[in-house]
Amino acid sequence: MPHVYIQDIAEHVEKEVTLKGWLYNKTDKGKLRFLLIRDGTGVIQTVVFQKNVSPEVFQATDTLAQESSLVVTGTIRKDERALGGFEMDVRNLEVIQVADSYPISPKEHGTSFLMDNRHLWLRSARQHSILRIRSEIIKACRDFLDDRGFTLVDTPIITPAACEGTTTLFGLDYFEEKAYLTQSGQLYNEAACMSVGKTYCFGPTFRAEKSKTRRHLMEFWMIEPEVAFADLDDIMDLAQEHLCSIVQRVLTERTEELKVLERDTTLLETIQSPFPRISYHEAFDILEKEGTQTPRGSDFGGTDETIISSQFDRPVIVHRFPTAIKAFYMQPDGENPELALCMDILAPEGYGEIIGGSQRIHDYDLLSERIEEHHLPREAFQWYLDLRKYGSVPHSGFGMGVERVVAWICGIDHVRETIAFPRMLYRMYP
RNA sequence: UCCUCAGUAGCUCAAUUGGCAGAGCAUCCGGCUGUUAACCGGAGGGUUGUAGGUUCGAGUCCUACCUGGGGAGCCA
Repeated sequence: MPHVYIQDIAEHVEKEVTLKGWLYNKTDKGKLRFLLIRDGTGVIQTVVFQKNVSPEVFQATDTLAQESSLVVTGTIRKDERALGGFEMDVRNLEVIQVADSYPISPKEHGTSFLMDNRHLWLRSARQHSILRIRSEIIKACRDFLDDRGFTLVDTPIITPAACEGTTTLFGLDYFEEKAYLTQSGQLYNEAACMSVGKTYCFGPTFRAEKSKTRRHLMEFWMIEPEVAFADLDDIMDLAQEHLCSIVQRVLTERTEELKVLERDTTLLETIQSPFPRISYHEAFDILEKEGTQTPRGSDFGGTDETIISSQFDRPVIVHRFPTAIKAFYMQPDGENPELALCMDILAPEGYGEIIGGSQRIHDYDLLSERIEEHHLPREAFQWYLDLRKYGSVPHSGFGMGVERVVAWICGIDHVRETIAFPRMLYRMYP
């Protein structure tokens, strides 16, 4: 019999086929047994009638526990009573392995228990849907950039110095030399874009901050495009189109998964260009009206981000933050050097910052000055300064946190569910 | 790191003023030809996070520690 996947089952009505998968749930009605089987592409109800199968096959269904692996052969037919509208009449069944008593039952569980069993939790419908949407989002990112002539250039994971200075890094011993896990590929992207014009990197990044919130992971993935000759306006446009294309892709390609997650897709359908663009000071006008505790001049807190984003039905771009609170490499605004040519994009529904970007300093002397001011080790940044000596051009880029985008699009409240095996403060098992 | 809440069966949770350790699910046994987290009957399953203290008596009160959840700061 041909092995088919459940997602294609509609093409096999009234035909006999073979399915390979795992037992998702079982209902026993005496001489009639319902086996819910999943195979990674979907779930289907199969029925085993005692009179239709051999005594051995019927007896085998006795022993089947949740998550047992099996191969079933039978005829597919339409049946309104079955979940999904199709059902298999089982003729033969081969048990590959009878599962031990499965810890994750269809009933409720606590977060701690589920995280301890993350390797098994991945099989549940919600987690399965999130994994599939994450994969689609990453594919959408790569397609978007590849289609626009970007070249993927992988940046190093092990780095000799901090990219942005003071944030806490994971250190490691590199043959008796001090090294760190990267916190961004950006500086290397700047070198790459002077070769290929438009580049991006996609990889894991690491922050050793002892952060413990729904928006934080110690290890997370970032997409970082960098474009030579681009200014702040250019990358705001790019980031906006990028986000729109991701949302569109998930809406069209992952409809079923969004349904499993019970995501309100009307909130995603409004994600269209143009996004509102407000300056840092305009954002603070809103915050002060809403009575924020945060003083103007400092960075937003988590609740501030929620207040700002809740004013809009689509992502909001906040640009031109004070230079004093931003990274050393950001280009000051020609009209007011107190402000940096940078932007953050805040996702709606309180999901907070999903993108941060800026125009980079391309003047050698200014960059050199900034490195001094920030007390950064000059030797480590010599190669980075070199980029400003050999055909320096204005250039800009941004970084997008994949997990936060997945959380937003899926409508889930904690980034720990957006990656298969999250690394969190006090938790790195399994 | 700080604030806050919690830890009782494999899981989710009860246990009155300090007075016999309980239920549902899961597991095992039995029943049922249309179940959707099926249902009905039965069985097994406990160092109440750890260590100390108060008390005739502690799951319950006190102290310390451990583990985890939620939040803050910081960040994408």
